[in-house]
Amino acid sequence: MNLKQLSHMLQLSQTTVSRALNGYPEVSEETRRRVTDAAKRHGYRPNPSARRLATGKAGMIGYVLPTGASVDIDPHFVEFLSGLGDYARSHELDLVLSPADADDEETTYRRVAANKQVDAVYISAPRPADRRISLVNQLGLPFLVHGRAEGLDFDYPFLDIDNEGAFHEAARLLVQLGHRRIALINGDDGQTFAIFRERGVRRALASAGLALPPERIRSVAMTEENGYRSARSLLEQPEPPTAIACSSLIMALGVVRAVRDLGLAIPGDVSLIAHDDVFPWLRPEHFSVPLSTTRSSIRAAGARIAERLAARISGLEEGARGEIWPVDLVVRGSIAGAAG
Amino acid sequence: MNLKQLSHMLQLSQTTVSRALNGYPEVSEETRRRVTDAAKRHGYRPNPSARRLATGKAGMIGYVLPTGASVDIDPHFVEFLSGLGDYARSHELDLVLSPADADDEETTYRRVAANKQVDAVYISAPRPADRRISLVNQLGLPFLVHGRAEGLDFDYPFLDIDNEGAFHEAARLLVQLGHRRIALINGDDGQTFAIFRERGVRRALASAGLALPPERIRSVAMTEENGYRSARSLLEQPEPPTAIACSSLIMALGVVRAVRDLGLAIPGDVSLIAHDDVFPWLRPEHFSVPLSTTRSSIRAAGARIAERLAARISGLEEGARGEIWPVDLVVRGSIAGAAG
DNA sequence: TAGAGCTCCCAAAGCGCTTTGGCTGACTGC
DNA sequence: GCAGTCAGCCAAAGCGCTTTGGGAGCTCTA
Repeated sequence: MNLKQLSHMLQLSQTTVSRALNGYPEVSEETRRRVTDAAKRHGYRPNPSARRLATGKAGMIGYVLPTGASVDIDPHFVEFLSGLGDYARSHELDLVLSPADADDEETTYRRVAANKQVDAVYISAPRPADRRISLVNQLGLPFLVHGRAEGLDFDYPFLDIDNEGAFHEAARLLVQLGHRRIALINGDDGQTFAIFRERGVRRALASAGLALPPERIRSVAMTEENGYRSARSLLEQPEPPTAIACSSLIMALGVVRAVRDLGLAIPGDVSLIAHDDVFPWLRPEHFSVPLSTTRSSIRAAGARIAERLAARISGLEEGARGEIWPVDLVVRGSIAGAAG
Repeated sequence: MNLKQLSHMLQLSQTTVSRALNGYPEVSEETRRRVTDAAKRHGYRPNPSARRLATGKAGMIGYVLPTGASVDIDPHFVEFLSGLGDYARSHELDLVLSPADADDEETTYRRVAANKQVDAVYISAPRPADRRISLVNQLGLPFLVHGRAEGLDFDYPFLDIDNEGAFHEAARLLVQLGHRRIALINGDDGQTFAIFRERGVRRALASAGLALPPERIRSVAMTEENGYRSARSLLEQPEPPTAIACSSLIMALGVVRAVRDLGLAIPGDVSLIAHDDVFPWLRPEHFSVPLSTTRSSIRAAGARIAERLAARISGLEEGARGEIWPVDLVVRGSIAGAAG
């Protein structure tokens, strides 16, 4: 059933039927009712390809997915996607993943923009002066950034959590508990979230007159193994930290293993706090010693991003609004006062 | 730059230019060269929306993503996606994720098929007589199943790993090591992979005259917590198992925690073997006791599925070919001979 | 040397929508 | 009673491709 058939059956022009269905005012209410009734009864659905060709609107949102043999997609992605999908579903928005060579995402962004395959894209894991943001901005492709860049000479819409505040609070708590040597096992410091977190810890330490020397920072890809290695190398120093802040739960698994391997105890010898993006399959309260965390649901962020993207597509949201979510500090058994 | 402009500039008809570009034989080699040269020089790329409207081909593959507030996307998905994306990239195939109400995926499949938004879909995590497979088959939407169904009255193309064989081998090894009470912590038994795995274990035990009673089986969603709970309940039985086969690495984390909490040791008191889909961020060799596994890269499966999907789209693959991959058995320190 | 059979190319008709630019008839105000 | 409005509808022109149905010119055969 296409528009032609439907309009013929209703003895109306395609114009009128199209307008009736799309809520244009140039059609009487009675006609509109007749049309919508018939459309529903016959299960008419406009062909999206045709509509897209005519309007240039795709009804899809896009994401450029960096891939490559040695590129690992962040496991957080799946949770983010849950939220995004949950919202998108209610709006019949599909998500297009355009795989890109991780070393040349630009080509893919250009293709996506040129093809007008999607109405908007989101960008995740931004770096300080992220080229992708400048690019999509310049290409005129509507977008939203999950996270923040820094040092760009224009404003842009984003959604981020308060990484600096979260790690500031976490570190402040550790300081209050008497810790003087606090270490940070961070994610890849090319990304702004890691920069903000480090900044937060540093600021908290500074206001207690403490430093965060390079030998107490690790910036690594967030795997269990890297958590283990980082923790070992930290704890085997002559003056090991008495507390560790860690950027992910998965790394925290490795930290716990390292602490145990070294014959140390949490929180007796080492206090541990980690950032929790809230995975259903790995919960901080179920660590052998329940883990204190800074918590922010990445799934909720996904849903919100879908919502704002939908709003931007339909013109309800404009401009460069930045949205920063506070982060919960959840104290559990893995932190204690510093020994001695 | 569109076809009209390009053909005008070349003093050729749109027909000829289109045919030259698409490799049709009705055009002389010299003309073809002129055309392709000009196209490249001016960066001409056919508008996919127009092409789609004209041909009905989308150049995209689809996946219906079940979502909902209480629905968790499997973290394996991200690894699968890495492989899929890596291959798809080389063919400029995009992936469309269509979010669906987890309780009513059918509507979404119908929409996807009716809209012809994608040329083919893949279906994952199939159940025995999976309705989705019958549905897409009946809708005439090309598809490929990742996994297998059972008891369907038609053949269909799929890619699966040898779950039964893998768990048969694992259990057989445990039996050879002298274990008599072997337990299985499985995934959700509504899914065929879990059914096959149970069958494999059962068969191995049977040929040694051993049974796999219900009280030594757990079928649960594959989270760390469920691994913990299952292991505890198994090990606190009057006659606890001396060996456990486990369906995922994430659950194995929980098993390890439970064993430790109970003051037991691996492999001294309990041997443990788990299935490993090969995550970059959680490796069996880095468990506190290196974990024996049945191993099969889900990323490789993703790439292969993309490849076959591409082949089906372009007509290179037809029919209902099923492909079953063998699984590696990797022995590490977590298994030992049965005590006593 | 006429007809058949190629090779190359073209004009035009789709694909199924949206949107532009009317057109008609009824209703208003003066 | 007449110009001016306005609500409500329509025909047709896109959107940018692919594909159908030729058709001109050339070579080959009998």
